[in-house]
Amino acid sequence: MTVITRFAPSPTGFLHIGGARTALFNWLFSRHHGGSFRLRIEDTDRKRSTPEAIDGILDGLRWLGLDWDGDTVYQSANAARHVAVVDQLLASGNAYRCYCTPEELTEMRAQAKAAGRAQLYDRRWRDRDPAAAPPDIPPVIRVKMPIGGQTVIDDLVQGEVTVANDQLDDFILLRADGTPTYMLSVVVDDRDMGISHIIRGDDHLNNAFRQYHLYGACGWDVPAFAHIPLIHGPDGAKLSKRHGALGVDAYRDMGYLPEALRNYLLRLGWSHGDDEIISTEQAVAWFDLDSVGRAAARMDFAKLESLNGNYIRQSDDHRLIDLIRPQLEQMLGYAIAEPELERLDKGLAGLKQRAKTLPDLAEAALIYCRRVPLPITDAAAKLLGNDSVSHLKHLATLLRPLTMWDEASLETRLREYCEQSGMKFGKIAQPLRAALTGTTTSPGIFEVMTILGREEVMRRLAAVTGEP
RNA sequence: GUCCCCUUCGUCUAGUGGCCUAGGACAUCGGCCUCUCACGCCGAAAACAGGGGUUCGACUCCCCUAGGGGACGCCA
Repeated sequence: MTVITRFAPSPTGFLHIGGARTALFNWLFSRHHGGSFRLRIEDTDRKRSTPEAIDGILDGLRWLGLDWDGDTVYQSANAARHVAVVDQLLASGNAYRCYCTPEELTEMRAQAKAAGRAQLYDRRWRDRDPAAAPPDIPPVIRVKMPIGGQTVIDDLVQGEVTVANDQLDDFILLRADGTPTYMLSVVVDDRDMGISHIIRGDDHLNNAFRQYHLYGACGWDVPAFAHIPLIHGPDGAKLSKRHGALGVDAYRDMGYLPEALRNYLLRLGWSHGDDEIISTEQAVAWFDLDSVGRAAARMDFAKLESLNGNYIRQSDDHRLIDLIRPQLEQMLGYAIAEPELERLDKGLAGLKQRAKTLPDLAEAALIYCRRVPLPITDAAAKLLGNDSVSHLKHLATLLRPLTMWDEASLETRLREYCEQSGMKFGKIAQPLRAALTGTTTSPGIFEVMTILGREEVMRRLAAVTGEP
């Protein structure tokens, strides 16, 4: 059997984190089985769908590296086909016209609620004589659902789920204005696209029962269902803007790498023993629906950060430089020149050990790009008292004539100096760091000195000591 | 309210009746390393929602309760 999955977002907003995970699972499942992964934009709600949202979703998927097969399907383009299916259903007696007004339905629901019953359509037009149709009310078309009995769906994630058929009402296929509803469109499109496995959020679990019977009414095979749990905010409540229902573009802007987000999302609900850092290749090889959990998971930024730090450390230096460059130049207020770029090149390996996000990295990279006089942080300024400055003056004269300017030679010379003046090494390393970087944290001081180079070190020391 | 789903450390999870003295990861707290901060390493604290069954034996199976979530639109 050829596996064909799909991601079917409605373009009423950005691609949020939950949608991204649904897309990831669909993508992984199809890739694992050598099948295809399709994208369908559910834009039948013409009022709320926007081109901006469509772009946002497409960009988000591309950034995450979730490539889809074939053309993007726009559901709105299939409206005629959806209507045609309803004509068939009408002809085969599986659907009927209902002349209830919205007001009548509201009233019906209110009564059901008051009586403690399920708020369902009571099928009052199902067997009514069409001749009784009021001439002034345009009808909606409803599908006939089975009466009595129960329906069982063997969900690939949730297991066997059973629902009594009296919980399933005759839902609307075509609105009074003749446009198809979501419930109709998904079924027809999934069928037409040959979708074999429908993997989606479990907020659709109830819908699956209705759709199941619509497939039957059309005489079609029912695809496999897999309803994955939703993602909640850190507090366990529904994800809101406040805590993570952000577009994936927001995660990109916060400095997360797409592979880190992918890894994080994968582990939210899916597991492979004790494995935590899972490459995309491994994920494709390992992914299955059996290992998807049934409980909702909470968003945990700390873990995402940790994962991100991991991937940053593994990343290629040049890729990272490209990624942080815009922010770096913005903080600097000028374009990075050749010597600075060279230093970044040499220094990135040391910098990336210390960063969890791209902004962290950009911030840390500042030390190699600033020009004298360096801005000195308050904490660094405290390390530059009179005592320290006089030591730094000595150091400048000691270091200037060094024949070899490498980590080993610098270390030897500095340690000697400390011994002679009876100081602990930290006593001189920290002021030196403050003078050379303007901050109190940086990679190893000898690494910084070699990357900066003799001239720049002298320049920065002079700027602090006031010596020429 | 009705229906459906869920419930292992703070969080993500391993666990599919005996391997569990419940494992890993993140976070937390100690310590080591050390020129700072990270990284790395070592260690600690931390959970089977509650109650009934079934069984020689339940985290694992069944039932009930509680809690959480979702769905009940001429939205998708």
